[in-house]
Amino acid sequence: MSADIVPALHAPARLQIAAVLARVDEAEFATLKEIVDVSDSVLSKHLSALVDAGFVKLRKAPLDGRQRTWASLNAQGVKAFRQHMHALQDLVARAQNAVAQSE
Amino acid sequence: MSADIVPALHAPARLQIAAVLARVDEAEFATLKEIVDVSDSVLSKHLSALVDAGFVKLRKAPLDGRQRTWASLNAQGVKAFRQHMHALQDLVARAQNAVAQSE
DNA sequence: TCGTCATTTTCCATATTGGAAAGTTTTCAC
DNA sequence: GTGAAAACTTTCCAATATGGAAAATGACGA
Repeated sequence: MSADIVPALHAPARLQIAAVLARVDEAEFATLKEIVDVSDSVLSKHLSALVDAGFVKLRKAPLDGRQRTWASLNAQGVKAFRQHMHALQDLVARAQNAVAQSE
Repeated sequence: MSADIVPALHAPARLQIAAVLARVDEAEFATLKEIVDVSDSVLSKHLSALVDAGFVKLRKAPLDGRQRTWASLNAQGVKAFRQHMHALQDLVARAQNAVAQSE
């Protein structure tokens, strides 16, 4: 694959999830759902995929008497996100060179 | 698909092709194949898809007595590539903003 | 025990992407 | 001309990916 594009972070929804988790220690399921704007089932599946990829950790804890899920990026996930962003920025940089030249 | 993501450039292979073509005037089929690392048929199909999307132009010309194919991004292709990259950066930025606000 | 909330899973439908292999076109060797 | 080979292109098919709706689960609270 191109440079270091991370397949597991390739889907837009997953990129968003990772972007959020890269900045906070943890994010609630409902918060992620709002940001990514997908159905419960889809978010759940994306999170599972990220867990399977070894990037995310889920923690279930009660809040206001109800069970909620909190997601966080682990070290590997942070690394993967950085790498993926790097790969994208690399592509952008190249494109901008070409554009600059043709302008 | 979210924001201004360009479906035709969504596949990693196509993103790579576009990135390569964004920095050179033309690239040979064999060169692209090596860079993207896919089979002939797959590269051929990706290029066709990009042509159908109106982003790429193919030129066939003989080299060393054999017919070869050269691909290039047209103006629309350059624009689409930029837009796509922008959309990705935007997704990340927005996700991070959302987080910043809730902090 | 029942109902509800917060996910998870299952069920489906659709779209993508990839390779193998056969087909096409052009060129070179004989 | 005929046959072989290069350089793609198409066809055929399988495997993934996504996404939503709806049913299923598990953990409370009444």
